[in-house]
Amino acid sequence: MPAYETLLEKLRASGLKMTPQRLAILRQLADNDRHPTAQDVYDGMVAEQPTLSFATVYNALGALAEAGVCERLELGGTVLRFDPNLDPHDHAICDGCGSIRDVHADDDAPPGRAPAARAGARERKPRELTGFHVRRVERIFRGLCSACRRGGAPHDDHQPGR
Amino acid sequence: MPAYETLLEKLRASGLKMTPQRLAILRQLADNDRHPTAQDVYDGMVAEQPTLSFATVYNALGALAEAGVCERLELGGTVLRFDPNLDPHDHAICDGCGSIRDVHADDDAPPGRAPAARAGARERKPRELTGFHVRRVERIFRGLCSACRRGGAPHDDHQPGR
DNA sequence: ATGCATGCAAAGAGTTTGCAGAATG
DNA sequence: CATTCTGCAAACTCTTTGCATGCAT
Repeated sequence: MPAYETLLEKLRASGLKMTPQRLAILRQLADNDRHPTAQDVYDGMVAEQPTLSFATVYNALGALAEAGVCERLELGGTVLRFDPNLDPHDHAICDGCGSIRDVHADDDAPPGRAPAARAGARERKPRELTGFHVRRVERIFRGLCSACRRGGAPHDDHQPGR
Repeated sequence: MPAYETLLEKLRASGLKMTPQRLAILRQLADNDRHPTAQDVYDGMVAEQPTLSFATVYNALGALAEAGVCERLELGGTVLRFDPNLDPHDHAICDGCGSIRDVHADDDAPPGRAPAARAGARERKPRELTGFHVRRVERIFRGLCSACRRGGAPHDDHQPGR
């Protein structure tokens, strides 16, 4: 989970301009494992910057993703989410409350996640992928988090299923 | 890739009502590995049923998915896609042309090795998933299909990237 | 200076809903 | 016959763009 300084470093290296808005976005993203939507980020900033425009946040997040400062996630639904954590990892999404959790396959899992993507970690490539150049592998675990499994009542730790 | 009869059987078993519209939807879905959007299905039907409403198709597809006749896919982008193939399988999506291909992990699984990603077939569970009840695992391979890799020009076999 | 970024507003795209009439089991 | 479904239209949500002004480099 990158700290503010790390993100700032990446922004600097990216060639994008350093504006107060963007720095504030980095602050929102730093150490944030909640996979915020553009709206979430905006909400977190608007108090400090009352003149802030949503479109600015939206566009800036897109630019940051493009520049490799954060990742743009499309985990289903119509909402984009942004993740400062660029390490390859998977996501566990709760059908009950919509919370999203990072899952690091390497943590304890055998082979590898990305057939071609990861350096040495080669997993056999399915025949159907012959000729297909894999750049990235996403994996999504869908199910119920422990809280939703117990009580019927979803907990709202993260972004609820709206 | 289920045939029409198979789908019809499932529809019958589901308790949903059998309407001409729904049967036509099943016909669109049968033996279809193109992961059509609601719009695609509608387009394929409207010639035969000129009075057809898009909302009907949209709602019906949702109902069918709910009933377990087909699967509702959210593979990124804002569009929903529907897949009659309920066998657990992954998807390879081309960044160039947007085509979506089914990938069966078992296809070529190494002889001696434990088949990694079979349906429920478990693979060692990452620590972070402790307490999380996994119901489904989606995997998406993103990259370039052979056609897009060669020519810069995307081929339009499936639904292009618009 | 020069070009990229912001802010505002409005347009797009896709999804979802309400309701009256129609068809199914 | 009671439900459930259809068709039409409109509402919603989230994303994206145009353009004039302002700021970072």
